[in-house]
Amino acid sequence: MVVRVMKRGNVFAEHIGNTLQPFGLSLQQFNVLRILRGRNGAAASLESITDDMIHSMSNTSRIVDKLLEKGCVERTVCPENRRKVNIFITQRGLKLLEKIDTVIDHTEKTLTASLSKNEMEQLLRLLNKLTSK
Amino acid sequence: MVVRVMKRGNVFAEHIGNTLQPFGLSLQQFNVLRILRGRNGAAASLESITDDMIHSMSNTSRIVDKLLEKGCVERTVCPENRRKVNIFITQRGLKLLEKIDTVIDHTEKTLTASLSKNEMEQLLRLLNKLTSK
DNA sequence: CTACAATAGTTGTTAGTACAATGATAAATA
DNA sequence: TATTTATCATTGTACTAACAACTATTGTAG
Repeated sequence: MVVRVMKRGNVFAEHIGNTLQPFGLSLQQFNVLRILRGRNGAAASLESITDDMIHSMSNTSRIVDKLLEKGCVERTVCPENRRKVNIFITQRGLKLLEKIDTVIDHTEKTLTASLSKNEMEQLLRLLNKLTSK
Repeated sequence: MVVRVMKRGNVFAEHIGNTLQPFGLSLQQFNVLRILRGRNGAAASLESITDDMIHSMSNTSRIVDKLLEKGCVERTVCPENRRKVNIFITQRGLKLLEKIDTVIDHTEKTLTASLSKNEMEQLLRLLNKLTSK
């Protein structure tokens, strides 16, 4: 079963990745952007972003680098604790996400079309029941 | 939901990867070995292996390279069609898999311990219902 | 038979990921 | 206050993966 979940996850990742490609974002860059949007303007440290991801902090750092280059995020040193950095999503980042939202929605619907609403809920419930990280 | 499956798959992959580390196999190398074992001695071309995997053929080729170095597989040119290669698992590869089997079983049980047998079946059924590749 | 296309694998390149080492600041302790 | 320890982040390195270009062999059409 473990193998099945991994395979399915990979297949999904591939499709989502393909959907993102025209927008110049990798799956993980997209994840970070969505996490930042979810903060609604609140400052996000690298650590807090990493908590929501599969990745180690070192790589999150580099993913943020890429998003910086693209002007999708800003990064400033946190004044209260100069070890931390505050990361925000920019207007440009928000705009990009908006554009992506609709196509991603479409991709996700396609990927899950074979399940009824009830089955989707079942599946979610079972996945959530698996012991987390 | 798509995101949940991907995340869960990644968490699983991480755990399985950690389990394999002491044996010097990456997750994908392990996958290839298991596929080869599943052939029960029948010749496997690169293409046929790739079909069972998430990967492109180019990377499968390199994974086989690694397994060759470790003496876990053999690779010969197919005499009927010299474009193809025949890949077999060696005794050494089979022995290694045997050793790994028990610990992997244990890891998988741990990862799925929070689900009842019935729930496991449910989950599998739902995953399989999702449109394949 | 020759030329062109299709098939099966490999290699090159670049981007992404894991893991360890390092740097910089802050907190704790002697 | 000086020293050690802990925290937050970045950088180095080696490995893995994605995508395109290339080689070799086979199939097919003129």
